[in-house]
Amino acid sequence: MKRVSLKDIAKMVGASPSTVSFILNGKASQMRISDELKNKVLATAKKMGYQPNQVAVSLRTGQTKILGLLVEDISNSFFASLAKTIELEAEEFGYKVVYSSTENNSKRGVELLRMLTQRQVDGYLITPTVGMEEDIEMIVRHKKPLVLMDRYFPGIDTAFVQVDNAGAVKKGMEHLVNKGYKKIAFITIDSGMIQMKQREEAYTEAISRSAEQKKKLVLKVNFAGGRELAIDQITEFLKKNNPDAVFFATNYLGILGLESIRAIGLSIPTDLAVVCFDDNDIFRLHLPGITVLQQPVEAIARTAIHILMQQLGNNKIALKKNQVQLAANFISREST
Amino acid sequence: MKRVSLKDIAKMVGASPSTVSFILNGKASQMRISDELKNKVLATAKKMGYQPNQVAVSLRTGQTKILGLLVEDISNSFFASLAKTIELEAEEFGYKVVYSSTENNSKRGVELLRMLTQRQVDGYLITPTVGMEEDIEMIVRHKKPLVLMDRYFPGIDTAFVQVDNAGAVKKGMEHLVNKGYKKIAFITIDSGMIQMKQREEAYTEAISRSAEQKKKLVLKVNFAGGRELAIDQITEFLKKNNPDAVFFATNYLGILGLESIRAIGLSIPTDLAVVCFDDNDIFRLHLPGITVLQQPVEAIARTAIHILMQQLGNNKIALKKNQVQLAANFISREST
DNA sequence: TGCAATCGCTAAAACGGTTTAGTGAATCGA
DNA sequence: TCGATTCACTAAACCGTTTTAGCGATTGCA
Repeated sequence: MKRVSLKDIAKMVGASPSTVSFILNGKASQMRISDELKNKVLATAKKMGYQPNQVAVSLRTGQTKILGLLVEDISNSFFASLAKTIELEAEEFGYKVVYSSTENNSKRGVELLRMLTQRQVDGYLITPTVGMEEDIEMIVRHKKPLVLMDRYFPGIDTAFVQVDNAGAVKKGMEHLVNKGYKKIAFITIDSGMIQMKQREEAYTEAISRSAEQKKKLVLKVNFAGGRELAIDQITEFLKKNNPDAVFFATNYLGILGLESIRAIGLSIPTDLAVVCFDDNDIFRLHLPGITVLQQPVEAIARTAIHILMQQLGNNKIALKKNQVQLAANFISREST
Repeated sequence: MKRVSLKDIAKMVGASPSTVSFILNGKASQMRISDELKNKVLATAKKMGYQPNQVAVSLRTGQTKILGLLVEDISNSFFASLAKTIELEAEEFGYKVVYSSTENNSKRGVELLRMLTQRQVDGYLITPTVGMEEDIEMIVRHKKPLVLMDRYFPGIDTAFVQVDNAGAVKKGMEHLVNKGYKKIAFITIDSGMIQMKQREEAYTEAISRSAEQKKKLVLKVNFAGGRELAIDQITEFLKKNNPDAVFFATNYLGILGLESIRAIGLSIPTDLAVVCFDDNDIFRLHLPGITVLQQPVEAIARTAIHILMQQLGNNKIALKKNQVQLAANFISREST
């Protein structure tokens, strides 16, 4: 069964496609179409189950009403809620969001970015990976609406929204230091992106201020070997260095860390205190609960959308700044 | 800066759009275009950073190379991995997947379905909600490729892939009965969809076979009031009925249940044994680990994509059946 | 040498809408 | 009564591709 087009309706009611288009787009009175014809068209459209071909509309109007969202990993709870909030917010403005995971893979990320471009998305919301610089610059040069999230490129002038990484780590470290921990380790990854650098620098800074702890204790987990090997790296690191507290730089590192700690048989917080970046159901439900620095996910998403909408010209209230850092929430639980 | 179109390239090299199109689509030799012109076009396209307008291509060819995926809730780990696998599999066949969450909301679901139709997706992968019947039938009538997942409509003849719900619950119940539990409760929701009915029926069936337990003990959680109220319902139910084991019908019910159990102060498995449908990081990491019936998520995703590709005519190997049930994995942990 | 076949490429229609500039008929004002 | 408006619509261009049919020039064959 063929889908019914606007022309089919036009033929059916004996009017021209233009007239039908006006009516279906609510411009009937503006174009002073008679109520009689208007109702006839509306009724026929409904009866025939007309659904406009959005592809044709997009081609003609140059607007797809689609936003492209690229996150690191949609199955990670942080990015999942980010995506969810963005989707909901975008809907308010009449935009649909298509999202994909870069898996922090540069090649994949660039490909996805190009695909979004080819699909003519109206705006981009991106958690960039290393290697995307050129394509991001291209988007900027084309003056397409764009907001980076979670991280950004220091060398490229774009809008971005991220958590205040330095402030968050600082808060967490102060908490640990105040609690009297003297050998605090920092477990992170080397993604090459700025947000991880900011977190690590804040740790280094905190250690350098500390009277008790002179030496940094940093593990950069290498994910190349997969989940199990990552856990092994953490296990080995903890066994060898024997810290009294550990700060995980992301939620997935924290989860892997909990597995390591469990495997080693350490008890939290007696043997080892734990703080983690990002909150998560697991940290809340864990026994003991894990102290975290919760990112203001909804606020990040909302801010990003608002900046983007401003660029798209859909926003009444102008935001002052388009490079934003939002404070994290410190949630103290039993792990420290 | 304006984006460069195929026509721009044509003008630049002094050829016709058709010729350029042939070359860019690798039909140069087939259309016996001279290598000289071919290379010139290719070079110019690259130099100008040409990216085909996929919207125009779609309009012309009638193919968007997009699959629409509707899940219940993308931030739920089960659906997240489902989506992820589907995305990866679809990519193999040259399809991009756009996904959205119905939130089990009939109105929202129908709207999303229509949006997918209007966006001209080439195929549908859907976890349907109550109220979608008509729109699903419409898709069937239009002979559009469609595979339902996780559930289906008994009255509508469509392809579907789901876990063997009855078999899974049966296995879980047998495990509990064999372990000697005599007052096994079943906590579920009333979504009106078949997969939940299948699970509940299997529980009822197991109880009716049981020598020890004569009475069903079922709670249907009402989600209307939100998370906290849902937890309260479970708490009240457990306090009042005092079961020695509880079977949660979905992973999110299990998570809420763990919070209830924790709030009441019951200890697992001494006071209460726990089995849950769906696996999850939380159940694995929980102390004690939670016994689960793990859905074969990847297999479900792969099967669904293959059936869909068959409908799209992209598959070499024909599948025999297009209505599939896959067995769940029983994973015994310390909670039972 | 003359006709057909081949070569290398192009014109133009089509996809399904939106939008600008009109068009003929009815109504209006003077 | 006649020119100007208004009314209720419509014709046609256009968005950026793909694809079918075909065109003039060259080559092949007898």
